[in-house]
This record gives sequence, C-alpha cells and structure tokens, in this order.
Amino acid sequence: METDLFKTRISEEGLKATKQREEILNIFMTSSGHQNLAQIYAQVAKINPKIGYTTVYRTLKLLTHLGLATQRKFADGETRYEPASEGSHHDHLICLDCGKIIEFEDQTLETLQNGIARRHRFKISHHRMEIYGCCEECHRKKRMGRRKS
Amino acid sequence: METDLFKTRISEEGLKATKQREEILNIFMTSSGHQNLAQIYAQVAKINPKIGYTTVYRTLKLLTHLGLATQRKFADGETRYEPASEGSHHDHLICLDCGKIIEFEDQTLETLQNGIARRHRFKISHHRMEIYGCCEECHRKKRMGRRKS
DNA sequence: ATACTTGCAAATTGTTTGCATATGA
DNA sequence: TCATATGCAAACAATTTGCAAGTAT
Repeated sequence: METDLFKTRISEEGLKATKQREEILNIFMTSSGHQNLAQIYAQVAKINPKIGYTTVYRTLKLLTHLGLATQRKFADGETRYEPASEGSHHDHLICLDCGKIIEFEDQTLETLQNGIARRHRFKISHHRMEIYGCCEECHRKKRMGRRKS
Repeated sequence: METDLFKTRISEEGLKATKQREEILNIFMTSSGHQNLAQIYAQVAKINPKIGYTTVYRTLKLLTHLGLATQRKFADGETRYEPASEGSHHDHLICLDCGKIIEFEDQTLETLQNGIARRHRFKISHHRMEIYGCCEECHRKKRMGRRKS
C-alpha cells in the first residue's frame, strides 16, 4: 500500500494524516487515472458522503505537492489528476470520440526534444506531447455503423 | 489584406461583415499571437473602446470557426488565440521564466507520431507538443545574476 | 424588411478562500 | 495542548448566455 509512503511524506512536511486524506488517497490510487476533480469527488462521495468537495480539492493539491499525484491539462482545459508514476515519463493518446486516454512512452521522442531544444538554445525542464484522434475501438464502431446504413 | 478572405468566408456562412469584426480581425492578425482574450480585448479597447468584451469573445470564436484563428491551451490552462497559419503545423517552446512562446516545426516529430499512432492502432487527427524550460535570454540573465553575487 | 449583431448585465462553471469547529500528533 | 484539517458558504475569475436595441444585406 502506498499509504506508508504517504505517511512518511506527510510527516516529513509536518502535516497530518487524517482519515479523509487516507480515504481519498486510496480511492485515487486505485482509480483509472486522468480524472478531473468532480469525478474524483463523485467517487469519494459514493464511499463517504461526509467528505466535502473542498477537502478533495485540497487533498489532491497536497498529493501533488507530496509527489504522489500529477496534474494534467489536456486540450479541453480541464484539470485532471493521475497517480504519479515515479521515474518514467509518458505522454498521451486521446480519443476525441470516447474520451479515452492512453498512455505511451517513446524514447525517440525524448531524444528528439533535446535536438529541438538545442537548436533554439533552450534549456528543457519537461515537455508534453498529446496525440488526438480516434482509438481502435471507436474506429471499429464507426466502420460497423457505416456498413449497417 | 486577409480582409478579403474574411469577407468571402463570412458570406459563405451567411453571416455579416461588421465594422467591429473587421477592426478586431485587423488588430488580431497583426498582433504577436498567443494572446488570451483579455489581452486581445485590451488592444481592441485601445483603438476602439466602444467595442465590448463579449463581441471580442464572439468574434474570436467566429474566426476560429472560419479557420482564420486557432485556439490554444498551454499548461497554464489559459485560452490563447493565434492567427491560423494555413497548411504547416508547428509546435511550441515555452519559457517558464519570461513566458515567451517560440514556434518550431520539426518534420521528424510529424513522422514519429505516425509510428506511435500505428502501434496503438490509433487514427491521428492532430497532435500538440510543448517543450517547457528556459529560453536563451533568460538563461543568460540567470548566469549574469549568479556571477554578480 | 429581417435576420444577424452588439453590448450590457447577469448566469454559469471551475477553482479558491475565510472562518468557526473538529481533530491528529 | 495547539497547530493543522475540515466543510460550509461565499469570493473569484474566466467564460458564456439572454435580451433589447442597432445594423448589414
């Protein structure tokens, strides 16, 4: 359980491990990732309706600060959170039909960005790459639909 | 002047070319790009304070629809607009210190995305790539500062 | 003439904060 | 004990809409 890491990190910061925070952490860590605050709150509320929206908001902010969560903003502008994967960087494929978000890793891409940055004498902090389009499943459905009609 | 294209496109859609729209178009097209609505509005207001914020908002939305503007959202979540460059796709380097946004084009990147998509059986619509870091100018300033102290 | 446009005010949405009360270390 | 956390309500900011009056075609 990542609860241990959580307790370590949180006490390092002189903050408190409350039951609300642990509950939110558990739900968040076992969730599918890439969810916005409303979605995470909905899940939390299903299990413990006593927990307020604000607490979920502040907890996700805290988890991000502790390095246990990552904030993402895709083209739709919504703020989403995903459990932080230590080390490896990844990017995303985003289906415009069903909204599915697929993670991918590509070493060439990591190398490529270095060349681009060098050409512009730019010191890289990080990058993000998103590919928008249609996932296999939705594409299949579309073909089926076309066939039927 | 892109006013001609504007008039063509707008009448194609059965809409009207008003002086507000033309004024906003001119300011927008000659602007530096990557500006948010408030910034564009500020420029418009300087020249014609009679034009309302809502009109600027709706006009930029319209220009986007007509294919004359492109909406962008970078990591800060702000909605920005840039004059649409027909044809060529480009991506961005974004300086985290001064906020400068540099455009770049990279053919390898375009090729690379095709491979990634193919591996995931994904039909690409478009992509976006942003590299965050420190631009040459800011980097130099930092070094100067360090030397002084 | 009439459908489209404007600009104000007001609604909406997503995010963030103030504060009195409750609680973990 | 006492600094930190909670949850409500309310502030905020950015975006979007309703509507009466104005305008391009």
